[in-house]
Amino acid sequence: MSTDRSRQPERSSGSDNAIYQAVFDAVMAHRLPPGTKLTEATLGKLFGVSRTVVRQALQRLAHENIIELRLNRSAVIASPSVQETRDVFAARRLIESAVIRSLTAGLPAPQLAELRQLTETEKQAFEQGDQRRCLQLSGAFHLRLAALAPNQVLARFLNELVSRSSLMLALYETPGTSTCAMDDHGAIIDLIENGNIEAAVAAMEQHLKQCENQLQLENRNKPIDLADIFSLRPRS
Amino acid sequence: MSTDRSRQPERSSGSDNAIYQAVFDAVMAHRLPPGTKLTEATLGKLFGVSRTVVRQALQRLAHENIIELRLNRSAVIASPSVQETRDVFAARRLIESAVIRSLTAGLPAPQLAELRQLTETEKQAFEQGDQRRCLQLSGAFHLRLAALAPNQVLARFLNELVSRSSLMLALYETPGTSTCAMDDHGAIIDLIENGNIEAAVAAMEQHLKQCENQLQLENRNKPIDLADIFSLRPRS
DNA sequence: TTTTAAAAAATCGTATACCAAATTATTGCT
DNA sequence: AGCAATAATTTGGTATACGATTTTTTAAAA
Repeated sequence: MSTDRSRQPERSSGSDNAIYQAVFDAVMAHRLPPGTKLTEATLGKLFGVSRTVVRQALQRLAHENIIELRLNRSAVIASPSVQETRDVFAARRLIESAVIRSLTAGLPAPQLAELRQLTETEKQAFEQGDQRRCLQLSGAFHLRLAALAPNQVLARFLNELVSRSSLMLALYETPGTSTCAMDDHGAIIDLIENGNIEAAVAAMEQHLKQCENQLQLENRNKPIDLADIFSLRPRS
Repeated sequence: MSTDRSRQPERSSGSDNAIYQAVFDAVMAHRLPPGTKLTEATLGKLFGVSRTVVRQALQRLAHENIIELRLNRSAVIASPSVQETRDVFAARRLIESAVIRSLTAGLPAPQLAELRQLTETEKQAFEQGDQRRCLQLSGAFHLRLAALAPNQVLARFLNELVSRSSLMLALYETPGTSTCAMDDHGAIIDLIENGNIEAAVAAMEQHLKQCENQLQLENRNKPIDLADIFSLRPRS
């Protein structure tokens, strides 16, 4: 199962959805690294559709800042700057805190179970060492939680923020570090279930701060430093 | 001057921008009421471009919930539901509060002057009875303030929220009521300039609550009464 | 070898054309 | 006249075509 996006009708025609989903999922799973070129004709051939349809999908992806559209040049997977990364995580803290705070009435049992199920599957993926799936499921947890809150506008915003976060993880994550602390999600659900809303908010904020801190955002001017990647220093 | 959007590159190709801007501005100024049909061919002729380009603009507008795209039927200016309206205003309170709170360093003099200029022009428009321009400038104030804050992600979100708000005002505003209290904006700037951030936040939240309360959101099931709209039209 | 310039290829932007679906108008029947 | 069925028009979805721009290749000169 891919990150659930079907609940959001959003677009009238559904043909471009396949391409959109494919690129989206690939980005979420870090199979398409930032900077990768997405040629319209190539995508069209791969999916058996014309460039017109490809273009629609690309437009949507660009609007959500997942890809970058450059004039007369091929689209590329976005390479968010350090500043953008900070902004996105700040926005996530703001929105996800508000999401939890809006759950004063608590959550119905089936939804609670659904969230627990997600964390459970996530834990399994972690133990199996499937980092891609782990990341994907982590995003799904945040999205599902927001979708269960009353304010759907915030949920939609978070959609974009989560996918951008995935991109940022791909760009700035420290190579050796494992994924986010697994039980953070479980702990947050516990707090929500016990009605300890403010504690849940605090836990969420700390969780997000921790995710951001795991990124290498210091000492980086350019979105990506090639010399660093190849472990080379420019020789004179 | 239209609502400033040029600072936000956002889109690569610039051809559809004209059409996008025109619709956006018209919505902001209540010249295009909710439910208005936007025929592709018509727009294409008006702007001297082909349907391909019109389509791109419409897609963008739809993604920002300014228009609604229905399968095999003409696009229409969106008619937000009561729930959507509540959600949007709640989101605005959340985001605009955060925007102000992020201005701990204060605002440079020229930017401060720019904001004052906006409120001044707004006051003039009010005294001239130009309600459309008044509304447009009010939106511009909120957008400009957000654009001056460090977090550009929040600024972009607010872009969408403000234009949707304009739509909601068109749908739900009580007929006789005048526009939002004019000096709210000026007062907020004063508080920011004096470094009284938390007071400014409180003022903004109250301002937005007041705007929302001016709407007739009770006792309304349907988003819009079409007969009401068309009765104003002398046409056949 | 490196640099520069021109030619070739690839790729994007836009217009046009055609098909499918839906709405509107028309016709025929009761 | 009122209603139902059908024809005509409108509108949207997709594909293809062509000119414009950019990137890459090739070739020549320093």
